[in-house]
Formats: sequence, structure tokens, C-alpha cells
Amino acid sequence: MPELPEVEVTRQSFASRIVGARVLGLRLGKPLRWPLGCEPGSLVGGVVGEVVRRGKYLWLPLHTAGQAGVATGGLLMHLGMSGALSFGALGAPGAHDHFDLETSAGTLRLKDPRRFGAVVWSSGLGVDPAAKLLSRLGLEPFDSAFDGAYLHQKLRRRRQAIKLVLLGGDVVVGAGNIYACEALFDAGIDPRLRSERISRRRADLLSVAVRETLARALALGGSTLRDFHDAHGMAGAFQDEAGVYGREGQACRKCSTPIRRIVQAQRSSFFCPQCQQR
DNA sequence: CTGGGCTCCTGTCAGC
DNA sequence: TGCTGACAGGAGCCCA
Repeated sequence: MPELPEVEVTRQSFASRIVGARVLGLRLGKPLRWPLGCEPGSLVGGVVGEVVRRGKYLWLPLHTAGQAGVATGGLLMHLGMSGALSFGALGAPGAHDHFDLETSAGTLRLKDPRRFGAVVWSSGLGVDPAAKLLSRLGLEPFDSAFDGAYLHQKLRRRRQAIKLVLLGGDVVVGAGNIYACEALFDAGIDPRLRSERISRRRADLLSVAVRETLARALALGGSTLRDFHDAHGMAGAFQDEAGVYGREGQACRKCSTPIRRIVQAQRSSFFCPQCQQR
């Protein structure tokens, strides 16, 4: 489900309601991708800070008062392929609810049927497994440093197909399978094009397309393909105006050529063979 | 360092 | 109706 727009929409739907809440308890279901990395009981009494997003991760700071003053750490959360968060006065957990953070303002619950998602404790000191996950991430697409010059520079020494570099997240974060396909469509670039062959001019177009695709999806509340919703339970609407994603065989909205589907790194890529050139 | 392939897990849907 | 295979919004890890 969750690419940058869905994660950001999720964050915005509960961040202001949970900030300042006190942790009352944790409930763990089946194992997620990685172990929590701390004693669940050690988080009780912590106060939730401002939730921030980095790439497709959410960082939930927890301030715990101890003998040595206020210690700051937090939980790094990732929704994986099928995760969704809910927040509020929630009922009994269902079969796929694998993490509950019970707070004085309500319960933050991760539902994740496939369990590719994760919740990992981090001391926030930059030396633990959670910090390592963040350290490999590329620029945020809305960072002013993410422009055509930066992108061109990064792509110059990459032989990999451009679609795979976008998915990799080490150049720019946030675009997953849907938005990587859509951004390449908007920029008129074939997803199979070797990154090193992208001109400066096309890098300009692509950097703009990535940013604008994600911004438009964000404004529409993300994409709901089967069951994505934010922490209020609201669905997204971007899927209704996708140019290529999920449209194999249908007419291109620009030129009417049938949209093609190919497989790259075991994942579907959708593109218009007419509008998107190598 | 780069790139390719595999892997984790469960649910849904198309086709026979 | 039931079985089987393909496919699904991610991304770390291992190996060449």
C-alpha cells in the first residue's frame, strides 16, 4: 500500500492527536519484519513527541523521564506492503493487528496482514539498527536540493534501469511502484532506460515529475487500491486518475496507444510505448 | 561499489 | 465449489 503520499497522509491524520500523550502499554501480535528491540514495559510512561516522516518511515519520538533527566528515543515505524495505522478509541484487536501502542489519548494500532512492516525502538543516537535503516536514504523529493542537477549527477554512474533506481530509495525517497511508473509517464521516459543515459534535460523533467506526482497524490489522500486508509479510516482517490498504473491494455490518456505491462525486478512496470521513449 | 535475485507473509482473483 | 498459480502498494540481504 504505502508510498510517500500514503505514509504522509497517515501521519497527518493522527500526529496532532497523539502528541503529548503518555504511553500506558504495548501489545504485540505476531512478529513483524524485525523485533521491537526493547522491553515493551520500558516504554510505559513515555510522552509522545512530534511524529515526523522520513521517506516511507514514521518516527514517533518518546521522552521518558528517569533519574538522569529526560531520555529521548522513539519508535521507527514502516508500513511495509500491507500495513495501515489506526488511532483512537479502538476495540479488541483483530487477527492482523500486530502492534498496539496504548496511550492516554487513544490507541495507535498497526494492522499488517503480510507483516512486511516493522516497529523498531531506537535510542535516537544514530548507532542502532533503526538508525542504519535511515542512513541509506536519499533526498526527500520536496527538499529544494532535489533538482535536475542533483538527479543527473546521481544517475550518471548508474547502469540500472531508471525505474529500479527510483524504487531503490537511495537517490530520492518516496516513490514506490505506483508513483515511479506515474512519474516516468509524466516525464516521457521509458522505465527500462539505463539511468546513465538520461540527459540533464530529462533529469530536470524527471525531478519535477517525481515531485509533482507525489504532491498530487498527497493532495488526493493517496491511492487506495484495495484497503488503504489513513488513521481516520479515510480512503485515497489518486488511483482513479493514474495515467498508466494498473491500466495494461487500456488507451493512453495522451495518445490512445494501449498501455503495456512489463516485469522489472519481479515487479510490474506500466508505461505507454508511444509517449515514453528510451 | 554495482546490480541481480531471493526472501519474508497473507490475501485475492482469474482460470480451469 | 475447489484447487492452483499469478500477483500485490516494500526493501534488506547475500552473492557474483
